[in-house]
Amino acid sequence: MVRRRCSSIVSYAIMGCPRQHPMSGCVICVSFQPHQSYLAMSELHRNDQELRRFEELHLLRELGVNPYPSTFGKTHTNAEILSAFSDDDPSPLADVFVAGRIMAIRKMGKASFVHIQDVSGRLQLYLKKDDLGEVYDHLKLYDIGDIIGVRGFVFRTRMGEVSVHAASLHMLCKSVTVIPAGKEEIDEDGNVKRYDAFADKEQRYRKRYLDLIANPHIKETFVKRARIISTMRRFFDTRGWLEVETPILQPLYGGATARPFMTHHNALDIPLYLRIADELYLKRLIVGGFEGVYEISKNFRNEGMDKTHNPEFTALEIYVAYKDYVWMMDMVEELLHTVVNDVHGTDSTTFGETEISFARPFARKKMFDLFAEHTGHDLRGKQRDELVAIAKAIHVDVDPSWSAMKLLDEIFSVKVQPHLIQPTFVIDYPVEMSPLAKAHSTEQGLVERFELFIMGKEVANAFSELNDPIDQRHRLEEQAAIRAAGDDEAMVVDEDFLHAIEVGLPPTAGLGVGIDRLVMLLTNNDSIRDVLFFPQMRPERNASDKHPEVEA
RNA sequence: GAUCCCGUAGCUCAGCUGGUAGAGCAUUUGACUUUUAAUCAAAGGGUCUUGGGUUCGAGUCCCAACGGGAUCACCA
Repeated sequence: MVRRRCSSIVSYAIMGCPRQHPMSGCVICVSFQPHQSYLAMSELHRNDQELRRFEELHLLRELGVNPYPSTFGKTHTNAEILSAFSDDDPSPLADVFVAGRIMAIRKMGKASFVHIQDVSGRLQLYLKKDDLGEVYDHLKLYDIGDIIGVRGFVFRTRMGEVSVHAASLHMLCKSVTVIPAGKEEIDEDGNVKRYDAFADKEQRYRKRYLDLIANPHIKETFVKRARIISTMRRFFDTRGWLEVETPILQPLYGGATARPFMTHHNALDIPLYLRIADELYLKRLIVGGFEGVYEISKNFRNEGMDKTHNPEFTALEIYVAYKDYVWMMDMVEELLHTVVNDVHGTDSTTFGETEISFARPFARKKMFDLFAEHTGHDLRGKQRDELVAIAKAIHVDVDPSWSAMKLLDEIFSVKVQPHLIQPTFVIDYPVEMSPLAKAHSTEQGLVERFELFIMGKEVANAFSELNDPIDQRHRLEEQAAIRAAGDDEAMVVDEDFLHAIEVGLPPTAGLGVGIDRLVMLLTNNDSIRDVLFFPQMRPERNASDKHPEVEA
C-alpha cells in the first residue's frame, strides 16, 4: 500500500517538475527523491490537493524551514495597519510585523500579492523577488490556508490598497488540508461580495473553525455575545451582587418544568441529574444570608431541538433580597437598556425588518387585560369548560382534556404572544402556571410574576419569590401529584429546598433570562445555532461505516 | 414524531421526457516585478451519500437507509 501511494507521489512529482531544468534549483526536483515514505499509513486516504501539501511540508523541512515555529513577533493586527497608515507620513509603519492566514495569492511572475486574514480582518502583502531572493521561490510551497508572517513596511499600491511590502517572509504554520476560501470582491461602497461561499449550514455548524475562517463576519455575533454577557456581569458586580456557582450535577432537579438528562455517579452509586435551572440552589444562598446572587451558566434539558432550543443553553438567574417583581421590572429595563447601548451604541436594535426600541419604560400589561384585548373575552376566573368554549369561539385549536392552565397558555401563545413585538412586560399570571412565585398581594388566584416579551418571544421571566413555607410545600406537592398522574415534566419535591424555605427566605425578587435568545435578538439571528459556537448536532455517520453498533 | 425539499469535483452549483459526467472558482505547469474574483495558455481531478429494484442501459425512475434543511407537533 505504501508503495502504491508513494508511486503516486513520484509520478506526481515528476509531472509537476519538468525535467528541463533539473539543476535549476527547483525545490521539488532537487529535494524530493530521497524521501518517498514520509506519509503515515493513516494518511493514505488523502486527496491529491492534500498529498501535494504534505509534499510541500516535507520540502520546506528539506530546505531548513521549520513549518511550525513557536513564536512570531507580531506588532500590529491587520486592522491596526489599515487604520494607522497615513499617506502623508508612512514612517511610523516603516518596520512592522504582521501575520495571518493566507486567503488569496495572486502571482505576477517575480512579484506576488497575498491577502492574509487575522482576527481583525484582511491585509494585502506585496512580495517581490528582488527583496526576498530565494525565499521568494519558496512561495510555490505556500498555499491558501497557511499561516504566515511578514516583516516589512506599509505603503499604498498603485491600485490604492494599503499593503505591507515584505522584507522577509516566514512560514508560521503549514496547513495540510484544503479550506473553503471563496474569493472576495469589494465594490466601491465597501461591500464584500463572496464567491463560492462556504454556505452548507451543516458543515458550518459541525466545523465551526472553517466557518469562522471562511465567513469571518460571523465573528461579530460571538463578539457581541461576549459583550452582552460581560456587560451584564459588570452591571451586577457594580451593584454588589455576587456571582456564584451552583451544582450542575444534582441529586434532584428542579426550578423549571422540563425533562432532565440523567447520569450516574459510580463511587456513590446514585443517579445524578444535569441541572435544568439554578433557582433552588440560588434561593438557598439567599436563605444563607447573601442579599444578591447571580449565576450565568449552562442548563440542560432533554427535549426536542429546533431553531430556538439546544439541549444545553445559557441562562442568567439573579436573586435579590428585600425586593419584589415591580422592582425587578425596573432593574430589567435598566439592564437591557445598558446592554443594548453597550453593544449597539444606541437604544434600539433591528431584527429582520423590525426596529425594536429599548427606550424606557417598556410597556407593562396585565395578562388578563391582554387576553381581553386580543380575544375580546374576559378569561378571569374561567373554568376549564368555559375556556374550551371560548377557545373554540376564537378559533384556537385545543384539546378538551387540557388543564385550565394549559388552555390559557395555548390561547396566550396563539392570540397574544405574536402581538408583543416591542419590549412588553406581561404581569400577574395565574397561580397554577407558577409553582415558585408568590401569591399576588391584591389579586386572588394570581401570582406576582412577569415575563418580558420581545418580537413575540419570551426573553425574561421573573417573580416575587414564594417564601411562605406552607404554601410552597403545598404547591410542590400539587406538582408531585401532577407528576404521579403521568406528566414527567412536573417538578419533584425537594425536601432540602423546602427546609431552606422553612428556615426563612427574606422577601426576594428573582429573574431568569435566556441568554441565547437575547443574543439572537440583539444579533439579528433567527436560529439558536447561529449564536452557539458548537450547537448540538446528530452524530455524523454514513451508511458505509463498518463499525458495529455499540450495545449499551 | 409527521409532511415537504435536498445530497453530483476541494468549494458553489448545472445536468431536459433514462443513452459513456459539466461549468466557475480552487489545484498543477508555463508567461507576467503594483495586482484586486488579476489575466492569458495548457493539464489533472468524480464509486453522482449508501443499499436494493425496474431497464438492454440509471446521476436521472421506484423502494429503503443515512445525513441535512424547512414547516408543524412536542417543548420555554
